[in-house]
Amino acid sequence: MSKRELKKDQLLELGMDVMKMQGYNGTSVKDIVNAASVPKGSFYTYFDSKEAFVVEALERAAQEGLQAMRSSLNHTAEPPLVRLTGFFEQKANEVTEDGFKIGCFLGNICQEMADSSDAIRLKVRQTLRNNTQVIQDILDEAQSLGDISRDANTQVLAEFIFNAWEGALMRMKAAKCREPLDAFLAMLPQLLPGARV
Amino acid sequence: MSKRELKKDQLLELGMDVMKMQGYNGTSVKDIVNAASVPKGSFYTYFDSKEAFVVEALERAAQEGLQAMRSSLNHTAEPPLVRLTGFFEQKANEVTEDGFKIGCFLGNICQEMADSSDAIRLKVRQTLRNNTQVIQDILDEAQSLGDISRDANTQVLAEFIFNAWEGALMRMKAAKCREPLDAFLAMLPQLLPGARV
DNA sequence: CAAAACCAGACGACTGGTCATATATTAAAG
DNA sequence: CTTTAATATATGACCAGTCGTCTGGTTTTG
Repeated sequence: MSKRELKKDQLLELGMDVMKMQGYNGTSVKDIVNAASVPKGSFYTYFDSKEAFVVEALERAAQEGLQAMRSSLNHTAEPPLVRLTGFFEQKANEVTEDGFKIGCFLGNICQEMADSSDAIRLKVRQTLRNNTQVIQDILDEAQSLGDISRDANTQVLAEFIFNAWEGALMRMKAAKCREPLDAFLAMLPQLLPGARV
Repeated sequence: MSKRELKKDQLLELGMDVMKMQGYNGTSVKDIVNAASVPKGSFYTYFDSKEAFVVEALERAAQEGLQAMRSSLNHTAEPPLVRLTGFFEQKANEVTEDGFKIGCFLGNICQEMADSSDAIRLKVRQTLRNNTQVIQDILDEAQSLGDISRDANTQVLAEFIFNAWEGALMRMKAAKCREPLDAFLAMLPQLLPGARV
């Protein structure tokens, strides 16, 4: 990776960290370049605009998130539903580490910007779709093994589960405690019709 | 209601409409006063700050929301679980009327500002609690009638349902379709353990 | 006519974005 | 190898405009 690509990567990673906490409109281009110790004028050699920056940042976060999700969900010998619940339990531990501050970058940006910027909205939508698909894949696997009812609509189920998770993350930010996540984890088994985990 | 109180009310109502779509940081004090046709200089005779404005706006929206919720949930002769599902169906129709733009004001502000402002966070938290309590009340009623299992933890269940609904609203904003809400509505009956609706 | 309410305009700080200049890189010429 | 010229990249000062907030003269009110 070239020096320039490295700088751009730092800009994305460190700038995103700031934006996770302060939101899109609450984070200035100056905040971003300061976080990465890059001169202000250089920002626009890496990105066409602040909007283009956040789209790339979302893409980056999405790739990392998908990879973590897939590896957590697919690389163990356990039954699919055990892996699914395990994934959310692990994720719950992760997101509560930083004092309940961030929740989900995707969700934060979605709520703030989906109405204002189509470019951002479309990237968010695509990412949410990809994440949901991973959950659906594992539900399909569980269904083919007979671990959940044949009648279950795995697409609807996957979307519901993922959205419920996002809702729990949002509430966690307001409540500043993991109770919402625990409520989600407590209800998860019941969502899997006919589950025999 | 005095002329002044009327103006303040317009400021809250019309300013909130703008903020619903553009977010907190995306909405300037100028936007707010313009929406209500109030001179800019007057804003600070009504509110100590922009932050104080949004806290009052949240309070106002919360009161309206709670009232609508209670009347929809309590003022019919139907069984409690029918009223609960009916409430969400009705709400789903309402929020899809405006081209999937707003979702939930509370949720939007929560994601954007919970980390940045404690005053806003606490008001959001209190409002979410109140809303959850209304759902729990009706679940308790259903439980006492034997409509859902005695074993169900209605507090956890109510929180889960409400958060899942918020998550569905959030996703609706990104997807610009009511599919997330329909997935929620489709799964809702299954959440009510032992329901015989 | 004093007190309170009102509000135009201004405050300094900051916004996203641009651009002339400075620095770095490359290539050709000696 | 230098030296130099040409090209590409980097950057801090700067732009016009907006931000939330405040002041101080004007109008309204009791």
